[in-house]
Amino acid sequence: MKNLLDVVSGPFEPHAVRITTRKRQKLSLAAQPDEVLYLIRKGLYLSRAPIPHARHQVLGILYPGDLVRTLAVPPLEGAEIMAASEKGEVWRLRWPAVKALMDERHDLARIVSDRLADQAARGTLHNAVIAGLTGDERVAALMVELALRTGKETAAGLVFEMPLSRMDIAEHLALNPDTVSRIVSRMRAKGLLAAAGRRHLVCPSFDELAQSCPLTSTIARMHKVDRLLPA
Amino acid sequence: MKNLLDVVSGPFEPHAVRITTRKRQKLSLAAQPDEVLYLIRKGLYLSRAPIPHARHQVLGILYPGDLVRTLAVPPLEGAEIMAASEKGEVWRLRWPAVKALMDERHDLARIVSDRLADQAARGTLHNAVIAGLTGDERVAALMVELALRTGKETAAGLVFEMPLSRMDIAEHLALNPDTVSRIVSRMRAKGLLAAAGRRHLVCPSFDELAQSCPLTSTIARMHKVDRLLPA
DNA sequence: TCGCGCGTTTGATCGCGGTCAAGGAGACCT
DNA sequence: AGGTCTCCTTGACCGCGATCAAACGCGCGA
Repeated sequence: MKNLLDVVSGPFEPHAVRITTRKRQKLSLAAQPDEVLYLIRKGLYLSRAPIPHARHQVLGILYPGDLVRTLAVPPLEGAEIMAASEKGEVWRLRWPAVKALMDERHDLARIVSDRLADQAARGTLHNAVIAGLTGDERVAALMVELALRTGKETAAGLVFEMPLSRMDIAEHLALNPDTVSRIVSRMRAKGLLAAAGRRHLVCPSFDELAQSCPLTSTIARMHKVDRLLPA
Repeated sequence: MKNLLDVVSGPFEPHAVRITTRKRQKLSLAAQPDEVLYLIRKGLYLSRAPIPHARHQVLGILYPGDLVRTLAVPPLEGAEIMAASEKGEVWRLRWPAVKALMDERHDLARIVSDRLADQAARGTLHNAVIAGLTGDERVAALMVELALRTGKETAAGLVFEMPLSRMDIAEHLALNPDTVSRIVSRMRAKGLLAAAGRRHLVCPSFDELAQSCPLTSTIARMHKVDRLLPA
């Protein structure tokens, strides 16, 4: 069965430059002579940008299958993609090559377009999270998202990856690192979460976690990954 | 000379349902049998959604030439497009018709895709505004945006439309209406802004306004409307 | 002209989350 | 083992913006 990632990978493969990354490695999003398209293949990445006279912002979390097109990122000086996972893989394509491919294969054009639309929707949803929810609810929203994306059922509950440092989380949720730490401690105390090794968390009861974020149902609909597969 | 709006309007025209709107009139974004595409023709619109147990959020401001595709809006119960200007015009198209058109005309597919990418970038930028700036800076950012979009030079300074109520602004900037009122009063006191009739503001010195928002240069680059015209 | 209603303004007070600072827990190197 | 570096935790305090409440202004219809 083909998954979301394979669908785009096939046609791109002959034109892609493969890049493997280690944690915190950065790829520049500065304007290039040709527009560039990145395809996330493995691992989680963060798209980030500095704000003048302030801290960096994490503009979005990128998952395998996601596409990053330079034009769809605002022209912020110093924008970049940063690897969050220990090991990751990205493919880089020059946009003219992508265009040529899409002119040959309409289905590909449509898939790329749909993927970008979906990511735009995720961005908008994140907007609503930041704008409308309290600190506790924002953190819960992030945990729900990662649990849905990377979670695996075990006897102890749902185990999921947490490749983001406290600072990363803070930059993503528009909080500050100390506050994030406090909120996570509080969630641990309530039994909503527990540590599971360096880079994983366990959620003993997903339902309880889900209830601490008003937008859970929408987040769930957006992060059921296979929604968008062509028939 | 063709502008951004005409470029998409031509091919869509025979398939579009024209809708003229009065202030505060709403168009539903609820999932339809077929996906839907709206093209903004005249006036300013807000895309909005309610947050469970909280106030509505304004997810974005839509300008003439903007496209709204259902798939690019997160599945929030009660999402809608609301007319902000006194009079406006929108075209509605069924997505299957748009797809068919794009299969015939590759340049159209590319233009639609680029427009949506650009709007995604604006969304991301707005994210950075909400997440990284203080209340005063956010309001300044909005004023800069509207001044660039709708402003006209006069003897008294740059006159621009302000079709948003205090409440709309608050919902857009993740502030509360009282705070917005206070901030705007403060800006008036400093001479950054002045009223110019019911629905317009004057900005005596755009440079001073620009300096009160750290992201002005990026906002300016994003809202120079004709950036994206095909050659 | 008056009365009504809605949006706005402004003051007083509160509380969430930011800031600053000290201390702790690992990872890694020598 | 000791040292150092980075990240995390926790406490004490502060300030921006939220909340509540009262008054104001303006449009609109009777």
